[in-house]
Amino acid sequence: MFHILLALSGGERHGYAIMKQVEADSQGKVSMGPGTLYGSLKRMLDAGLVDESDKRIDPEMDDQRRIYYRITGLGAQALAAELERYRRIVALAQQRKLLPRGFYVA
Amino acid sequence: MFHILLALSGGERHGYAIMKQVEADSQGKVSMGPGTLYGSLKRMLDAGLVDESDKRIDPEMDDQRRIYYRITGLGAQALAAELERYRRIVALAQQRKLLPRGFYVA
DNA sequence: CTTAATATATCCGCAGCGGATATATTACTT
DNA sequence: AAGTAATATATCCGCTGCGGATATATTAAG
Repeated sequence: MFHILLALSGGERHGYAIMKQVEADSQGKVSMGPGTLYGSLKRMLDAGLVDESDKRIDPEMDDQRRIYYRITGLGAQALAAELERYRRIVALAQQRKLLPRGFYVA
Repeated sequence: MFHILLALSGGERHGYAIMKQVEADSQGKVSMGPGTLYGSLKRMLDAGLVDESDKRIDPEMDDQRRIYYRITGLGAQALAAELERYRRIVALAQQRKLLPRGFYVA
């Protein structure tokens, strides 16, 4: 669910594109099969984390079977909360020297 | 499992102490009940991620029922891999402006 | 023209989580 | 001294969500 939300944070995407995005986001480490994807999407639709989008990008060229999904406000909130949880864990791990600290100078 | 590994990364701990550590590490957001804890520990022992420790810290004062758990090399590897996965996700989220970028100057 | 990639969908096993419950000990309070 | 709360380990079991298998059709490529 988290990976789907992350994939959708960059804009609307249809199922197959979400799969590819998840794989790209994780450097191929997370490969999401159709079972996980469409099962999760169904649950997420019910939970109001994502919406089906009406608009079809380029209806001529587009595969008509495509169903585009969009992250909702609630979905964005859930994603932000989860990302913050991740951030805290990374910060904690850096404090404990379990992860090297990144350098960034503005 | 991840939270247990993280809790044990600071040194050996008995079950109840792990629960408390997990709660502390997550600012009370993750509360791990005995079902999750001891069930996970059993699986992790089987998987070789943790070991039971023989030594009892302060045998006089100590509750004799206490069983101390220690992270193994394999467990440390799994934790490191998972933390690295987290770090990458946080970095990605920062690139996409989903998370504010932290400042750190050496 | 045929093969691979794209695209959506369902089914079902099952691992792992999580609340409930049990039980005993230790520490604290009055 | 008694009683209450916190400490400590353990098992049971329901159920959610993941994940491989399978199915099917379309589009792109060579």
